[in-house]
Amino acid sequence: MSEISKAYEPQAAEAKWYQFWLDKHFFSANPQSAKPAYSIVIPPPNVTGVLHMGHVLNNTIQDLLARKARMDGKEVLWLPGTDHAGIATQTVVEKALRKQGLIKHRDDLGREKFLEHVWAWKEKHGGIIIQQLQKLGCSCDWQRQRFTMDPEYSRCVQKVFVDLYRKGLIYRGKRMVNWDPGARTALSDEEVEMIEEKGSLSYIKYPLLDEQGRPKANEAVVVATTRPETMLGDEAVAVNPSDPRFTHLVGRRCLLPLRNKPIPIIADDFVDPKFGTGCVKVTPAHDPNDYEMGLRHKLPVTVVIAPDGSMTAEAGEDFDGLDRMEARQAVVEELTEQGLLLKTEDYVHNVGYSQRSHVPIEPYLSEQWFLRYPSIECSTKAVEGGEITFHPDRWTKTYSHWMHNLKDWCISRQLWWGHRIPVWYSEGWKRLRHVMVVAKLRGEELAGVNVKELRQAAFAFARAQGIIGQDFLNLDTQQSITVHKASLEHAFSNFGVANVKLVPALPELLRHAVRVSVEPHAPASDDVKAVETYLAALQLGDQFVRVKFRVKVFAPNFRLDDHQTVLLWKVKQNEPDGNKSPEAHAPKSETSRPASGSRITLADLVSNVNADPAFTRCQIESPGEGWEQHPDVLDTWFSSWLWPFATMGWPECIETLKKFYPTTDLVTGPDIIFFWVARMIMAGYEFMGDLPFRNVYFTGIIRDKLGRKMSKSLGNSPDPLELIAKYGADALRFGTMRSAPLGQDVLFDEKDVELGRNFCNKLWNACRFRQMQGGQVQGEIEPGLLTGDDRWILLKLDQAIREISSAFTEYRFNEATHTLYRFFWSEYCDWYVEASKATLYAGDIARKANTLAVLDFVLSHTLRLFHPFLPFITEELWHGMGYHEDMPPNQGGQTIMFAPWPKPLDEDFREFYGLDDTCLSAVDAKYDLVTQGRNLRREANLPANKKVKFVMKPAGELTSHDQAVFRLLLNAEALEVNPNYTPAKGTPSVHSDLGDLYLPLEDLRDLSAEKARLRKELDKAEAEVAKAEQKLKSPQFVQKAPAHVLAEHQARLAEWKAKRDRLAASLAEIGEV
RNA sequence: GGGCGGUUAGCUCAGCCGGUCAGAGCGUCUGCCUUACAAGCAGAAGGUCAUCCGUUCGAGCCGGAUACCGCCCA
Repeated sequence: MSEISKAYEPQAAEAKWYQFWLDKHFFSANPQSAKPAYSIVIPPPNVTGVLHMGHVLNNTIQDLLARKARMDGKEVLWLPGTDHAGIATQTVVEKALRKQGLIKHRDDLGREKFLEHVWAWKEKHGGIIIQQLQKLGCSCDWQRQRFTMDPEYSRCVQKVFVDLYRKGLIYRGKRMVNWDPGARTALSDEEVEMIEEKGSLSYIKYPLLDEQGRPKANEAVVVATTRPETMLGDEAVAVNPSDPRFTHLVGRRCLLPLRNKPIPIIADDFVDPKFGTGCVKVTPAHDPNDYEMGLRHKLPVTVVIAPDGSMTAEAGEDFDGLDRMEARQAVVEELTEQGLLLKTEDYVHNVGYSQRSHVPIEPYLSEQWFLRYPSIECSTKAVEGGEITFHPDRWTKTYSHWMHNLKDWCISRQLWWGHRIPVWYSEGWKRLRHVMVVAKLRGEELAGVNVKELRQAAFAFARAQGIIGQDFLNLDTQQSITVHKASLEHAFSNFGVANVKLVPALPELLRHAVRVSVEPHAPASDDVKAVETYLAALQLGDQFVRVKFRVKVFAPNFRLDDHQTVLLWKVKQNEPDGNKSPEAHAPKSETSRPASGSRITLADLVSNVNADPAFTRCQIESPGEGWEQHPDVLDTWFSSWLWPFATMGWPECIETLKKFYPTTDLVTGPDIIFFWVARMIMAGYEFMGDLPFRNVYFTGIIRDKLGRKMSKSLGNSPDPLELIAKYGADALRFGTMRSAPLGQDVLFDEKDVELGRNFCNKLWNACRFRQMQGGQVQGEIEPGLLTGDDRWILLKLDQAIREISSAFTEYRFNEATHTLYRFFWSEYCDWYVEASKATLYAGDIARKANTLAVLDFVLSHTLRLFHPFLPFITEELWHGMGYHEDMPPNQGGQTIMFAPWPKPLDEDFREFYGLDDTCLSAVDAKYDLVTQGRNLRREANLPANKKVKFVMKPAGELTSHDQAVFRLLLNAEALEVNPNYTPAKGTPSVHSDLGDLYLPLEDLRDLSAEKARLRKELDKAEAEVAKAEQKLKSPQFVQKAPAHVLAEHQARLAEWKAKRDRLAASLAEIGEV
């Protein structure tokens, strides 16, 4: 240490050493290294987030693991990054823009402009959390930092989507989903939080109708509901079929109040007769169970609540536009007014809330994308069979339970910020929704008796009409399409009679056909630039036909109709195509479609757009001009579930993956077992064919000292950066780890950090003390010159190394901190350093040098044991003390980061230095006597700074070193050693194996203090004797207890008896009985 | 309703394989600026280990039940 300041100043040291580590690339992982690999991927924090206490806990643990692994000689990769947090980020940016007055809603900007703002926001604020992690000392390989929206990462996400789509695991469907009216997007089941709420149950009367549909006087069914506003969308009242109270009502109708709509009374097993009145209202559009019932009973679906949570026009004039909560109030009022509200009861029930925008979820029927989970079986087994270990183990149950009850994952989100679903629709798809002109078959009749003749007639007709080789301006594209002879022949040969019908209408079809897709041409011919697909509708009598054309576009501007394909989609699905007489295609009188008018929505003609490659493609790149990507984005977790390998260069670059995948440890919170951990395991198996990590450490939740979750609104969430500025990062790390037992919630208190700071200061000063003694650094330890205290501390060090190392293997970091605290403070500083002063302050140069060597030995090991917890101060002291000097450059010479992790003292070492357990007991007895002696001073009311004289009556021989230690530790003016000492009556004394210690006092007139002390000690001893005797008296105990336990108790009894007798004697001497 | 945690000193929590196992830190009280550290040193007080039953020679520890608190799932 160049300057010895009295207190450790963390700020400068932390900045200095972090920069040093960065400059030297100490955090970089080398895939070519021959060392065994250790890897860990960071749970990516939200890119717009700022560091909170949860991050501190989580990342400190990761850093501990990474730094420990480096000291163990591993090649370490700690891979950092951030995720884009779709909803959260979009909301934050939208809010900010609104606040700046730039927009009212993101629609004001449009998708592209809005995303530009999000990216700008990300560039400006996205680095903050990374810088904050650096302040904490995290040893991540920053050059490998990843972001889920990086181009390479996005490609992985899209590739995975496409792969799963092609495996048939991803599908699109209309479902009841959890709709977040705040963020206006669907959410997965996992993102809904059930919150118990006090609500009310409204009992509403629905008047019964008679056969003629007239309300019957005084007859009504009563339904109970917690959501009265949804009654506006009711389509039925349901009862349980086995409920005798209502069987007579089934099949009748009642009148839906406020809407004056007759609705049926149906019977369904789902209805719980015990709920409410046993009659329930059925709102298919706004309740998942009602929706299912609606399907079973073919009920209509009336949407009365819009995606933004307001009431729709369908809810009726009185309620249109009201917020759903206002509508609830209004409905209740209106019903009350009409006398249809029977009563309301208080009712406690669970309401689903969005974890994102914290508003109540609205069940909403919409089209979403779903994933059937892959690799379920091996993922379940991996955890249940122990290939992947959870710490604490109990979370495996939670995992198992979820894995055995999987529901398809809703992966689409109606947001802009995120990975857009790699599904493309031809622009024509948009037009499909619009009305298009339908070509009508004109009156021309083609004559023929068989297929062959008809074809010839058709071809002749086409030629005669000048259709072949002629240009037709397409009204959709404003480009001309030329009908080629060869293509027409081709069409006829392929589709026979069907096309015959088309020929008269062909010019009109070409003009009205809508271009639905353009794709780049496969490289068969350089001349062809693209292939376009067109769609047209044709009316044949009252039958509608879908016609599909393919048009090849030649370079440069030469467009020819090349290949005409005709497919017939008919109202009657079972109608066969081709090879039949024209009569077979004659219009049928009966159709299920609107059959009039020259306009029709083309969407009506396409049965399943999603399955038709003319309209839909699932691929990473755009299929070309005229294709538009699906507007939805993917759930953020759909990108983070690939994190362990997508961050390592998958699928192209496998060098890093080869070395570091599967990763070793994952550190995360149990609240995202479903969101993230389980899904990563499935993705690992599905795409890498291997598990993503071997161990998962689940942290607890950081709470405030009252046990409340930390939140901004409570203001109970301390800013870690302020804590670091005030106390230092080491202090924050140590304090946090010390109060965080494995898997338990942490009740955080700033006092913990203060404790960490104090501890660092202690470490600092202990080193400072050593340095002030001067002498050679890390000299040889000479066994012959070792004192008992030296041996004692070496054995304590050995014990600490063992305890801390095993705590690490069991992920019990708080135990490690407790051991460090105990060893360093209570054993090393309080006893050893104090005792060592006896040697250091004495004149013997050789002995002093030897003690310094022991101090250095212990300190250099201690610094290494501390390094994972306290990276900065240990590096500062490692260099300051000069302990790096004789280390190999890559093993501690440059940095303590790579110094070898201390190993327990081996047999040779113990033997050489004469370390065995007898050293411990002798010194323990010495320190015990010191404590007792100090107690004597205290009982005698002697101020601590007063020098007094003690007399020692040793049981055996007492070395001069020990005498010196006693003098020092007792703060004694003098220590008289006298085997024949006869104390004056009432002289306070204490006893240990080493002998008796007396505190002769000049003034012995008041013996009451000493009497009280002895009395108390005696009581204690008597109680202990009684306890031991009780046990030993029991014949069962003597018979059944193992021998060593029996011996232990006997020894204990003897010990306490001796003590009791001694105390009784002392007391008797003073004159007490 | 099902599952998982928890209940130990005033506070926050350790306590592993049942036998010195009644422990730590903070807080409190007392005395000390003793030449590494007042961010410190020395000493002390504080608990029927939620309740009940059981297993055992022996139970914070194992089993069962109850109460209360918290979380997750339906």
